[in-house]
Amino acid sequence: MVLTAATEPVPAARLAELHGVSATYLAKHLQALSRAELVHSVQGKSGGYVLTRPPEEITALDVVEAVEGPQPTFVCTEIRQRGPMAAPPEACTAPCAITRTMIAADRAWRAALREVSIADLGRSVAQDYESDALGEIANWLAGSVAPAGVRTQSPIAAPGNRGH
Amino acid sequence: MVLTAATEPVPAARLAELHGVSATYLAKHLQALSRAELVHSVQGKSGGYVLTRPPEEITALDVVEAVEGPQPTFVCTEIRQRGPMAAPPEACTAPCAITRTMIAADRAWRAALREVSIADLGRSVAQDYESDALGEIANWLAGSVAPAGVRTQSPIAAPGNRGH
DNA sequence: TCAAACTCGGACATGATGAATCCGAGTTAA
DNA sequence: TTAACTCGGATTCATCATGTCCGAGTTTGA
Ligand code: FES
Ligand code: FES
Repeated sequence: MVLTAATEPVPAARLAELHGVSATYLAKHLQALSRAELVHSVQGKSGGYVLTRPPEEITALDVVEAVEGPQPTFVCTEIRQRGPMAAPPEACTAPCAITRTMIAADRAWRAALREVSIADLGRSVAQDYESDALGEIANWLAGSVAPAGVRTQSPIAAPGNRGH
Repeated sequence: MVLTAATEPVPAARLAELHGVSATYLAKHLQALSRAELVHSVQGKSGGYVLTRPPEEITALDVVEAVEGPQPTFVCTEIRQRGPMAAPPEACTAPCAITRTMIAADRAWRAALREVSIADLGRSVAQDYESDALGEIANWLAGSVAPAGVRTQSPIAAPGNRGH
């Protein structure tokens, strides 16, 4: 979402400083986004990360699947094929009834996440704070000198960070 | 689902033997179902577990919430209140935009699970195998002597069990 | 041309959550 | 009265997510 407001590549360390989280750990997840082709990484002295697509075309589901993995959250262990009343393997080609139910729910979950885009989220936060928060963030990203009216604060993150 | 076919209390050990899983671990989760008031436990020499409600009134969501816990799967760590551009706490009374999106997806997931009942699942498996599987299970529960045509097998579970 | 500095990338410890287990309290049937 | 059998919570162990580190590669500037 922050990359939406940026026009130049943003290094992972800068994003970590902005969020007050561990830089190395944020880098790890940005790598996942890079593998999923959601962001493009440019190396070199003034490199960083850039969105590959316009934010309207990136859904929350894309982000979740990039980080969490595209595989469904429920896995069937086929206990129906075990024990004294075990079903024969040739009758178990299709997924079991419980799995079907869980997969249907999983589909509904993913469909809901697919409906909201990163751009939608940006508009949502702007409405929350009744202020152009993304614009202020863009300013902060350009030069780390804070604009007037915003309190400055040590860039060193507080100890005991709880990452996302 | 097996308890649907039973008319008398079924001990946890018997269910574990039927499924070929660890008896002690299955007992742990049955305790969770008991706490959620989905099953009622009767103690004593011929005790066991019985359903408290007819299977049409027990939804898959009830079971999932009983075992997994009713709290939503996503928790916001409020990173918006951290770093140099931290939002003031008085502006963070409502959940953030990302949390709202995740909660909406969670609701869709739960709604899908709420639509299917234990009775539905039973009918579904009967259709899968084109046979009255629940009736056979009821027979097996009554006396551990297998009916004709079903192969008998050691009640000792195989080592290296993978529980559910 | 060259070197230096800064970037990402994947491989490596650590902690927390869930999986699996155990024994004791309580109840029923004989 | 007793004896056996049931559930219940507390305990231990394995696995995965969290958090961290250093090396390969690229751009910028002299
Ligand atoms: S056999 Fe347990 S979910 Fe399919
Ligand atoms: S601040 Fe990260 S999800 Fe709410």
